[in-house]
Amino acid sequence: MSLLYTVLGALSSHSLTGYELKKRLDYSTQFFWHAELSQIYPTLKQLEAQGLVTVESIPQDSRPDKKIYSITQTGRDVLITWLREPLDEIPLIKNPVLLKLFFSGMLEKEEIIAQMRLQLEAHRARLKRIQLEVATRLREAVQMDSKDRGSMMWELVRQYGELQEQTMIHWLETSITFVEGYSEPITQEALHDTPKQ
Amino acid sequence: MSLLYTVLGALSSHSLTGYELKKRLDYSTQFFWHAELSQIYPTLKQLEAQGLVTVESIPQDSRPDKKIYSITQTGRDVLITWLREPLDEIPLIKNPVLLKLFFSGMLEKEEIIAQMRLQLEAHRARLKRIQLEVATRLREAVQMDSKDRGSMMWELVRQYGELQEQTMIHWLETSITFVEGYSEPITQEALHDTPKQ
DNA sequence: CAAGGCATGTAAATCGTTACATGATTTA
DNA sequence: TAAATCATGTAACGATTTACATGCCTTG
Repeated sequence: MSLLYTVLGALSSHSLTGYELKKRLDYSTQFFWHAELSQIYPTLKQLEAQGLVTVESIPQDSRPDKKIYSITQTGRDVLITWLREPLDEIPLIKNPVLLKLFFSGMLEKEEIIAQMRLQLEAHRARLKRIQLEVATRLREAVQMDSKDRGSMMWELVRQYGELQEQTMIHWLETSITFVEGYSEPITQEALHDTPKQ
Repeated sequence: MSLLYTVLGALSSHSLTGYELKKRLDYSTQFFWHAELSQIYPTLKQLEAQGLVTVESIPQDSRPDKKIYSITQTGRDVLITWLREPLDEIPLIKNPVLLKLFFSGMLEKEEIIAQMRLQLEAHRARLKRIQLEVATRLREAVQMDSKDRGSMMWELVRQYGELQEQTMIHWLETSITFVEGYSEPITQEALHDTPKQ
């Protein structure tokens, strides 16, 4: 359902091809939405059939035609109607990493710590990338679009992404220390544990 | 894919019926995994067919038989193999609320603030609920299971949920203040805006 | 010369939600 | 007396991922 609106939202500021749209999602909405090309192309077709977007085909040699999609006024109306639906509920999120850690009590202490360290490194790298994006893309955006509400929301949500990474990093650091210092009694699970490979 | 492991993980500490399992997920893994009964029942059947769990039917009057599922040694092995797969990647998360806020630049300032306030209230309520859960369920768990690694991970991940809520609340508060104080130029989007209903 | 980027898509499989079906017991 | 809880499930639909298909151009 939301991919329809994601696409409309992306097209609301610029006309784009499916390919370009995918790249935009990959950096702009990476923290809260993503989609594969194999899902984006059919979605664009569907939106066109419903009259929410229009296409213009640009012939290219030695490549499939470029198909540039633009939002229609009807598309804009549908998008705005969605934006106005009240945000009175907390969305249910899925995070397989937390799921795994949650059940990791049956592993050896050292294995748990190793897993957490792997995540910690990945998140530290991501935080760096986000903070670089501030310096580059945002500076561009501010200069180009001056300061409309669109880039304001862009920046606010990006800041949330940064906060979230910092929270995760802090939690992992604290948790690693905690698990390291944890002296463990023998548990029922341990008795049933398969031996370490 | 992950629901299989979620179910195995839940059964790794207690034998449960599908119905009980659902209730457990609803409070214990609410921050990072959830599933409907209509998905849980077939999953249990599938796990049984694969020999990862066993069933025992308890006849009841005036109700469908209670079917208590228990994990097998093979099931435990499969679970542990999954737990050991390295957590070297950051999972891609979907959050339709952030998605909506991200595209909300085309709404009136007051509408954006109203949306954020709705979320803020929902998250404040949830934080309260989590903090109460500490006082109740966790105290129980600590007394019952003493302090094995299982309940340690339980508590660590719950703490992350709390941190995450606090981060979200802080971000919403700051963002509301920011948007309130934001003086807005006329934008391209504003020119195409549909009038307020 | 291999890998990745550009550019489109389809098909199959899996995963997840919503609606439907049943029906007694307990709580507000 | 209506709604929630207990207890199982199936069916239809929708969303998402993975694999397949094509083929040139550019960069390392």
